[in-house]
Amino acid sequence: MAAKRSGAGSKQSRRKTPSPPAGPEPGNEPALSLERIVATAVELLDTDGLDGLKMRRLADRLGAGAMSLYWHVGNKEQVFDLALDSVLEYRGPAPIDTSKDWRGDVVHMLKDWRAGMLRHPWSAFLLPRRALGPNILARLELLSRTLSRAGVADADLNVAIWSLWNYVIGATTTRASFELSDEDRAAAQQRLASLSQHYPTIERSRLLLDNDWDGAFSKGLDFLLDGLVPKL
Amino acid sequence: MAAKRSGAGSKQSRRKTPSPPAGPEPGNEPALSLERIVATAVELLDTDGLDGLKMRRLADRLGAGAMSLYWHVGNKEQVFDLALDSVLEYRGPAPIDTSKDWRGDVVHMLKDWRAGMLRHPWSAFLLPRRALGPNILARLELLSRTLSRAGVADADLNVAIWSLWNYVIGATTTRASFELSDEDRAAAQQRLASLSQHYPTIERSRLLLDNDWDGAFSKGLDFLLDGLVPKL
DNA sequence: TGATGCACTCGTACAACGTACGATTAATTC
DNA sequence: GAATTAATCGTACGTTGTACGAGTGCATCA
Repeated sequence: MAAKRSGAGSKQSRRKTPSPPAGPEPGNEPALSLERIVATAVELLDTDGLDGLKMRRLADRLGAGAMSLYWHVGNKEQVFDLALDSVLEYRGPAPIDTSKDWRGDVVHMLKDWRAGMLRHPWSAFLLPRRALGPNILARLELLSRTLSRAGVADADLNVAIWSLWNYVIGATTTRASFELSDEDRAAAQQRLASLSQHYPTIERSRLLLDNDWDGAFSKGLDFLLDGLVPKL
Repeated sequence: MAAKRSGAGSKQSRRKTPSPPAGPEPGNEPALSLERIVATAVELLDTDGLDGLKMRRLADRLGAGAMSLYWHVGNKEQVFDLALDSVLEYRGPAPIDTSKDWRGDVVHMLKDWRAGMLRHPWSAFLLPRRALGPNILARLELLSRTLSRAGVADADLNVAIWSLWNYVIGATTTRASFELSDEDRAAAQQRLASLSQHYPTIERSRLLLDNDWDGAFSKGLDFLLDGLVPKL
């Protein structure tokens, strides 16, 4: 019974030459690998959504048989985990760790986080329900360090971090769920308009129809930071 | 071709007597109805989670054939929508609409909202990705009215509402996803502890191990409200 | 040289799922 | 009684994740 290799390493093969083994397709497909699987899964998720990712379809796109994937990953859940983490990498402007503008740094990282997830809307729904991967932990670590440097008391640090986390998660999933194809958009607006009508205050403020999402995110974030760090 | 009745009404049958039609079970099961279906679906979701709800199992619990459900609901998605909305009803302390303590009212409603969702953790994951139902809209309307009465400027109202929404959604889904059976808890703690170790600031603040969720929710909410309504 | 084992691929098969279809039965209305 | 309607449900189909085990080519060692 093959022990698979779903253990930990997830490294490439130890073959001398990673040259294509000249399969049925004469030198066409570039050989299966964890990296290719994850990258293709992300593509598929982007185009077809969370429900659009099927193991067979993923394998097709890779020019492989469905069961070949299972040599590289343990199961479908793991594909989700890997795809999610791959989308959350942060290449921030953090070479200088002694930046003066801590607030700017925080806002930059959080906006980048949100933007990345909105580029891959499925990730917004995935993040809150899967275990934390390395890339998101790295972001939390950065956030921790920055806030700590900014003078947030240790006793308030966790509350501050979770508050910002909550805000970003909530804002992103909500935005992502309002995202629709252009055809559906009209119908959805229609539905919301007719719903609003039974809720006068909502209707007056056009809560459900306003779509300056980016502006609302920024302003709310400012309010939250005001509350979290009132000293400055 | 039966037109079904998935149209709108979702009312009970127009039969004279809703007496059990004396099916195979001699007067045992109390007859199918939308209400029973939704209530049983909630039970099933509570015990078996989002993935545990299957049409066949739901029908079994109701003492009915699987396909009988489809007379009352259009499809499984609709079952989710109905179960979700049924869990979000708010019976607030709002007979007096001229309460002096607007901040207390807001906090009460939001805490009740969160508590309700945590009693049914699946609802936390469902809410952000389904269309808004009547009960959640009613909560938003109440929130709107209260904040407006509290003196939040119309221009800031939507930002304030969405900020609170984001905060509650984020806090609740996060908390719900950390919820685990007691057996898994030890393993998860272990995993988090060993993960933390590569992230020094996170480790120092015990971000992932601290579990005073309720306290963190309250404090963060206070900070947010401080930011949103600095006047008072 | 041949034999052995490892890294990897994939065809087949199965159980579980949502639900289309149409037969069936019981109540209501003419 | 005949026709209509409301409701139930057995059967069947297509789709999914994945268990199982056979197959293939390479590297190593005898």
